[in-house]
Amino acid sequence: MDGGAERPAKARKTSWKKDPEAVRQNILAIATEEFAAHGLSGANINEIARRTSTSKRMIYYYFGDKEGLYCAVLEGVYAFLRRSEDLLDVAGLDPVKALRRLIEATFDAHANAPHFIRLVMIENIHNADYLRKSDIVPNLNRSIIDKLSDVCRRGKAEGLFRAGADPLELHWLISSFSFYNVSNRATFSASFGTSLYSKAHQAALKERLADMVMAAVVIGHDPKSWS
Amino acid sequence: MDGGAERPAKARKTSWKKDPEAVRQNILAIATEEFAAHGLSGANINEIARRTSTSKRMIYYYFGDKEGLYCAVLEGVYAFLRRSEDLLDVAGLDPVKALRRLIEATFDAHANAPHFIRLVMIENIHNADYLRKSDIVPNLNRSIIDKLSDVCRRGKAEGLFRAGADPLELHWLISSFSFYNVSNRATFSASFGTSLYSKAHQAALKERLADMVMAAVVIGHDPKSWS
DNA sequence: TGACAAATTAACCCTTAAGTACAAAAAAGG
DNA sequence: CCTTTTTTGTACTTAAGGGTTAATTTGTCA
Repeated sequence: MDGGAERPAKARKTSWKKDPEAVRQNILAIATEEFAAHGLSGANINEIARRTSTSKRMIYYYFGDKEGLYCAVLEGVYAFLRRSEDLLDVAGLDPVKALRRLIEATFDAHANAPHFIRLVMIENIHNADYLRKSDIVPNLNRSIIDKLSDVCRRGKAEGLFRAGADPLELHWLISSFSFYNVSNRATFSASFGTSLYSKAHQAALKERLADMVMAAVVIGHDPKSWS
Repeated sequence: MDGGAERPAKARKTSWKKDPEAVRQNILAIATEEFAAHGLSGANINEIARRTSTSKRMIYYYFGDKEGLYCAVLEGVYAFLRRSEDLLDVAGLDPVKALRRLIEATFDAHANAPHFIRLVMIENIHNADYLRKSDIVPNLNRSIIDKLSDVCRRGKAEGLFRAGADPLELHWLISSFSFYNVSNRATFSASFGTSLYSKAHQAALKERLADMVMAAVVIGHDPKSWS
């Protein structure tokens, strides 16, 4: 094309190390950012490749195609959140303190995992099609439910919790505001201003939400933060 | 290209009516479905055109480009939700009943506006860029806040509500679970099953959530649904 | 009644971006 | 050394899809 005759072998990178795992991780890290930022169809493989320290060719070598890469990213962020949940130990606390701790930890975990939040949003746009395909997912959310179940059981046994407190429902509830707090920040701020998202207000909000759940679950709980 | 010689004028639709408003509405309705289903980058103009009773060219004629169409869709669904909020009148109810009514109506409104939910999710993925560009948005969420403010004011004046109850925070809270209930249904179901989404369970959930908010706001409220 | 703007039709163009082909060479391990 | 795996590099193909050009009809108003 350029010249006609066979051109001499181009100068190649003459030295490098074999490190498949590092290359994979590098691709995954960049891809996580790009998919979280732009969604599945919005993300661009060429752009992801450009930002990695490797090439587009390697992305296909390791992940097959765009969807394969997306699935790997999705599993990665779920695993990340799970690890942060596993670190939490409330078995030694009395039920009331344990519940509060679980609520606040969940709130914080969501606030500190914006990539997770965005990818779950994106996955919901796709009706969880890729999540359902994944074989590792069902077990990923096990631990938080187990912890809540244990706390509820103990709380009821000691006559501290209301009979209506259900672990799955509680998890749904705690997730709802923890998730929404991050997921809808942009539109909420656009409509109502950013006052709720100052550091101070977020801390106060967390207290109030915890108090509210406690008041619903714990018999005779006094929600100081609402007075 | 095909043949070489100038081909005779193709047969055109020889008769049609001028009806700009109907064409616009037809495009908007289909585009709302497509954007809600696939997102901004995921939606396909050709597919939208195919499903309308008009042509792709008309989409560009009326909306300029893909983003223009998306913005029109976004404003449409916000306006739709606003209308449903405006229909709600709680001025005649006592503060306690009024608050409960507002909570349940918001929960129902979200459950019945899946397109709105999905488009807000999509807009959050885009950091509310298009919402912020819109000039009609700031006023769109006014009415629900006004209603909550009025109820809070009356509740406190009558000594029924706690001093800490804040209208904006309450709106955030009520929105959070009402929104999450729809937005994250797919991933939540994939992880934990669909039990929370049966008709019966949804009704019970609504009661419990309302009770929980009431217990946080109304002094001495007894949350029967948690017992 | 004929000019003229608005509305509509039909066919097309061109960029973007996913994915492939091809070719080769260094690394690592036995 | 010989083989397999990993990496490099570039050019290419191809389909999808956003956007355009241009002609034609409708309706309105001098």
